Amino acid sequence: MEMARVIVDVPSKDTDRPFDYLIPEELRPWVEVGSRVGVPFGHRTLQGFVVSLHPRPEMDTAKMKPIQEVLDVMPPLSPELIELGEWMKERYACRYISALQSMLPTALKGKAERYISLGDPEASSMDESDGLFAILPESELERDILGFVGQRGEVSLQQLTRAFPDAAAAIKALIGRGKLREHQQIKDKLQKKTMKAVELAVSSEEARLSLASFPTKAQRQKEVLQYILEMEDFLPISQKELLQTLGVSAGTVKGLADKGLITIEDIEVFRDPYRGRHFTPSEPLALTLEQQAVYRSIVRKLDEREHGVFLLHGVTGSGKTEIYLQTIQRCMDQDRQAIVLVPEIALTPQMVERFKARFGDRVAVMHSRLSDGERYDEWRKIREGRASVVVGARSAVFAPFDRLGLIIMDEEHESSYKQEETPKYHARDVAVHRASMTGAAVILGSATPSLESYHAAKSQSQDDFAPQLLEMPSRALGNKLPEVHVVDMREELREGNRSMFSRSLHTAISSRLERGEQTVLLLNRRGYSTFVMCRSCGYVAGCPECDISLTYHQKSNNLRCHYCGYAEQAPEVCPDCGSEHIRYFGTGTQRVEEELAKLFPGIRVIRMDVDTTTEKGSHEKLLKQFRDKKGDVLLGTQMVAKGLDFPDVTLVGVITADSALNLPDFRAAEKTFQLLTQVAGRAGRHHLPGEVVIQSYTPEHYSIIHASSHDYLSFVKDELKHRKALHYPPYCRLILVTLSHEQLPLLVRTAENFAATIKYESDRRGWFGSLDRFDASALDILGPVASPIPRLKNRYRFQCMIKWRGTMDAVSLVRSVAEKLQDSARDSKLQISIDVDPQMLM
DNA sequence: AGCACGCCGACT
DNA sequence: GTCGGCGTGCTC
Repeated sequence: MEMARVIVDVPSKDTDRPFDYLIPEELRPWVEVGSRVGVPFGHRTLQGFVVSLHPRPEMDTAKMKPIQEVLDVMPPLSPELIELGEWMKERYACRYISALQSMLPTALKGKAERYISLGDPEASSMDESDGLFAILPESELERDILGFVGQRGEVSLQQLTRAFPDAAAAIKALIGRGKLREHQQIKDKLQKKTMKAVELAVSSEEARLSLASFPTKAQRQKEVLQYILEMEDFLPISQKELLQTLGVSAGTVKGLADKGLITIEDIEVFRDPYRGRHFTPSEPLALTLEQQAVYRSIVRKLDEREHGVFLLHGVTGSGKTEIYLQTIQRCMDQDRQAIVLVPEIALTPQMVERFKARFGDRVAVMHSRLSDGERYDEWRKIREGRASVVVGARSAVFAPFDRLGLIIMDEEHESSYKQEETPKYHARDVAVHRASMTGAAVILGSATPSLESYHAAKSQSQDDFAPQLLEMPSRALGNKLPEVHVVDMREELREGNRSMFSRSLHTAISSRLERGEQTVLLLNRRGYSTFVMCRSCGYVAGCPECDISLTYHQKSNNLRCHYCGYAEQAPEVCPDCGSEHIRYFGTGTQRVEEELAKLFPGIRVIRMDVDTTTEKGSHEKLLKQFRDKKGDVLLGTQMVAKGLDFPDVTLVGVITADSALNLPDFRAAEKTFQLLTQVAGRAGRHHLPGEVVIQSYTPEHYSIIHASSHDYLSFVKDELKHRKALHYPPYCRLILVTLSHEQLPLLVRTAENFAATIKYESDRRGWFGSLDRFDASALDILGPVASPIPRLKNRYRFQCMIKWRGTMDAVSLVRSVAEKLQDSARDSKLQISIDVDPQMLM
């Protein structure tokens, strides 16, 4: 094996393939599939990943360059993850390098740093083309530069340009004449965190002996050494702590090192975001009969060490988490590892605590609130085998375990499992595929499974994944699901109540206040945004580059574009008509909070929304306040609906249940049903019975009716009817293609061309152009139409929706047509984005 | 993505 | 006459 195929870190079409490199003899032991390497590429050095190893070919090695360096002791990727990356690039039509990069913490995104050292002093005279320059004496500047470099041996180009600003030309000339040499090296974005650690350099006996003969003027050093000897059993110790405890200076400690009695070394420390927090250990709970049946099914599969997917449909409070914990335990007993995926907003300390309490420091945690450094350290904890369980959001599906036995995806219906940036992968699909590669089991858990998963489980179709359905219809503690009242807000209005609180919700809140119980209020904010409108002329503040309305941010008192980041001062008067009647609309939680204060004087409201939870740890702080009963009401958006478990919450109110129902999204009903069911599950989870009040303007809608009777099956039945009639998932799959360009007419032509080509190629392959026949391979293309955001960052956007069904590879057709189009549109300003199985249609 | 190579306008 | 514009093409 003397040659490696490397995917280099250049996300472009032309470089989206492996490049061949020779492996120098001295690097051979370090180069493996999955290694991160620095390779010469063109005239620079790039980071890349080894995807395969090969014997050196007989010929054609002429243009092959050698790998320059191996960047890690342990390859950050494994052959398994490389293979998963290959699958991802096909499935999601993304670049190979994007797929690989998405598996790693950003700390490992290295970039080349340029270093300068002295070249051959004779070199210049050898160069005949520059002969004239060679005999010319160097300029003063050049001599200074050479002196600067010569003194230091090697400097980074950055340092050099800092020392000699505006000397770029001179440096370049010196390199050109061989007087200076340049080389590039990959430098990680992040350094490992280290600390100065003190250790004895001699045996403790010798150290003790030396104490006797210490010079009297080195009393401080003597003290330090005595202290170190006292701490003998805990060495090495941190220099910082040593200095603090004894009140000595670093020089004193260094004196000891100079005497050869101790050593001071930089050792690596691991950042632990949960350091210093205590977790009360927990024991496995006794399982109910229902739980036992489910547990046995999963364990059977685990014991066979074979791949299998389970869809665990359990009502809120049915004890899914205990199933997770016990199956993980089984998996660990087999010396295998487990991944627990949780939606980002449900990844609360409460959630993490349950896993830490059961499995202690064998648990690694990964979520977006960690700093790059913390995430890198948690990642290494997994890679180096110091953790066997990871609890994390979407990207934790790529946890670098080598003996994966189980992947659990909690709340599997959550749309946040779909990544909205390239690579636009769905963690559920990645999980199922990764598990099938490694013989691991998958548990998809939810009280309201996605229609895709549920339908797949019911139909057991072959071309899809076919999970085994496991049901847990009762609550583990035996308490009943809460009573749900639906209030018709139109009726309220007719009877003169113009408040956002219906009379029954008002009464319900009052009684909780009297009884000292707690209330959770949900404002379903999807479909609203905080925009600025003039009530005199109707002017709405919009982004000058994106054709969408600007969002008002109270904290900074400015208007921002949610999409491109454009910001401007919030106006005092209408910029159009000068009226002062310009108002901030739709803010939601703030307005609800104000109204609550008016209706219930003295009420303590804890508001949780983007404004109050941006700071690190604030989310957690607010929840703790609520748990400590420092608030009567927890008011918030989506984030109050997820997995929270407070014993004294007996009332859940939904301010407007149907605000999302009118959105042009075929999943609107499903999302509404899921949200209502989730939030209703927050009430009465313990000894106190719960009550739920749902306010709605369309109480007759099936998603609201079925949510109020906790009837998932009826909802699925109704919803599937709609999906089937309108040809939507799970009865077909979707690919959303968005084309964008600065010039509208050109874009429209290109988009039409794209749609026509797809249609033509699809026909040519014998696929039906309509989805009406359910037994055939079919592909239908809708559009092009203007995107829901018709202009973004000064680029117009058109989209095509492809609906398809069958065993053929529609993704690769779309990809190849898109690529051809991009080639022929020789102006590279055309952008085409492909979203396979999109979640967001707007 | 960079970065160099290569063919046409405003300047000492 | 040259410096330099950024259009096209390549990177093992």
